[in-house]
Amino acid sequence: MPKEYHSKYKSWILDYLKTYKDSRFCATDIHKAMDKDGMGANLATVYRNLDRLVEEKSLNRFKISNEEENYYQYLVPEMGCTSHLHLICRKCGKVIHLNCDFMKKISSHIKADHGFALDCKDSVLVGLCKQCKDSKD
Amino acid sequence: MPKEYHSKYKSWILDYLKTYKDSRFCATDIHKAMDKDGMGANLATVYRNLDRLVEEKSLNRFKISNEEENYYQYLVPEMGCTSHLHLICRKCGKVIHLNCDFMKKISSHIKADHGFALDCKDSVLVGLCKQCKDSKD
DNA sequence: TAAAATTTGCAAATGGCTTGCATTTTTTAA
DNA sequence: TTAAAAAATGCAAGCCATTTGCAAATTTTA
Repeated sequence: MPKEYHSKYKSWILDYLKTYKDSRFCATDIHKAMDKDGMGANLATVYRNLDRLVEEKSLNRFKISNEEENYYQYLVPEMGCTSHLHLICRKCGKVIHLNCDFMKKISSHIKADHGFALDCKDSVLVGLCKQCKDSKD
Repeated sequence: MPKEYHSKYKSWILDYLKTYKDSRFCATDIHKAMDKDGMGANLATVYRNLDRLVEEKSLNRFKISNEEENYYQYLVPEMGCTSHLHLICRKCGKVIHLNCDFMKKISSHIKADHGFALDCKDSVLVGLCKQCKDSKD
């Protein structure tokens, strides 16, 4: 007997992004994947559930320069995704969690030497992963 | 006798962003500033000239997570703005050029340890500058 | 200096996302 | 249980930043 209404769509979306935690998705990606899985929902419903999941801090929403849509990414609880940066492959959408020692020093460096409080959640590093870089086209 | 048509609007915009090279602007900001300066232009014209300046690599265009519009920033030729990251204050729009030794190591670290080719131009670090962080509201 | 090329303004279109509202589904609580 | 209250959904319309088609104006070319 849950206290809150747990929309089947919301759970489906969360499970899906959790399964593919090393990728980013836009609303349309998710909408299509739901359809394929027999979970057809209205696009407005997809947006509303994404909003809820972001509000609940289960997902992160971010924009990539020179692309239109919002992207969504599962925030892995045990990884502390809000305190490290992420690197996104522009082509395939692969997500790298930059939680190595070197990258973790960035926040304190930026604080100490540049006087800024870095917001890792909203910061996006973009690039090309090796595969995409090497592939033709 | 210039080879190309050099729109007065284009030059105005470039000069303006050059003057404020440590800030970012959206199309509407620029449109309003032109009006104030007696350079009234149609908003479509502003967009078209911004496109040209980005194409010519005089300006960088980027998006900030959880904001709608594109932002534009002057690419300082002598600073090599395409090979260092920038840090943007979410509140006041201040731009910090992260061309210190520490931050310059990031590209090679990301290449060596994570197998990615980082695209500094499209990567955006977001935060709060000291002033904005300390200010009420 | 006339023809060709480019830019501009205007209005309409586009695309991602949001919202209002009536309906359906779920939860609450008697 | 079951009826009222709360939350979620679908649909269509709306919103907002940006783009586009087109005719008129400006600039360049030759």
